Amino acid sequence: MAKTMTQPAKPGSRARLIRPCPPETLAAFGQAAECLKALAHPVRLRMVQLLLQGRYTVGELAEDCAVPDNVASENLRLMQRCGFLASERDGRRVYYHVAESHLKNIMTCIEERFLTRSK
Amino acid sequence: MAKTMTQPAKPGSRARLIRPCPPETLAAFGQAAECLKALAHPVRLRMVQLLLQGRYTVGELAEDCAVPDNVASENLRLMQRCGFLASERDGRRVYYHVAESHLKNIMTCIEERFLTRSK
DNA sequence: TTGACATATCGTAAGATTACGATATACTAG
DNA sequence: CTAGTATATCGTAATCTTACGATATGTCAA
Repeated sequence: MAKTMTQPAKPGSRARLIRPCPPETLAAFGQAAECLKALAHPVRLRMVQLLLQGRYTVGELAEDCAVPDNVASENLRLMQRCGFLASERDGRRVYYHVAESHLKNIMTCIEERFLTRSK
Repeated sequence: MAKTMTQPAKPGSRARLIRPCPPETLAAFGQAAECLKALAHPVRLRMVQLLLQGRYTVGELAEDCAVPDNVASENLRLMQRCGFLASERDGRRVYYHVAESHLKNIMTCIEERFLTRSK
């Protein structure tokens, strides 16, 4: 029933309390949703938590999170694709690090909500 | 290669830089991931943005987001299930509102990152 | 009651996500 | 070069998510 109601409210219709969401806003939220999805995974959250305090190799992160190296690699590249992380090779190893300053704020919000008792 | 390496580092092995992630932390991040997924959707983000400034009915939110009522309803209930929203019926209408104080902080982080120019 | 409105739920099909094993690439030590 | 280490990629199957249309429930007005 909210299909194509964009007229200025006909006499008998319910009062229009809100304007339709501007397309730019929905588009921006589309981007935001992509990035949130990249974060919405227990292993990836843990990786970000570690990487916020320094750089680590794929193998180190894999070991901490108890997942195979290729799974760690896939998750790290996912976060790299959306701009959260960057990597640099050092010999055989590849070090990942945080490449998006806002990650710290977002992670702090998440930790405040989920990593403290009192529900 | 990070399969079951929990021994105290044998002589020839690479230095252990990090301890394995405590299971409680991974569990907490599992919860956090669930909630982030509930947020990781353009329409749901828009709904939260609106609901942070007041209460709205399913139909109003559906119209603003340009989705059918049943889709709006499904998305709202999803966020209700994970504790972000609550609802109250008023006659035929059902009003939703924010039920989790941390939502404001998280949404502010997201808006700062995605709803401002400069990339 | 009947009919209309507002919201919710259900079944389903299309599409996305995930982890896995196998393989490929990159690099280094010997 | 060869073998071994570290990371990345690919194909696949199992699982989840999403939106949709149809139907159900709840409420009010006549």
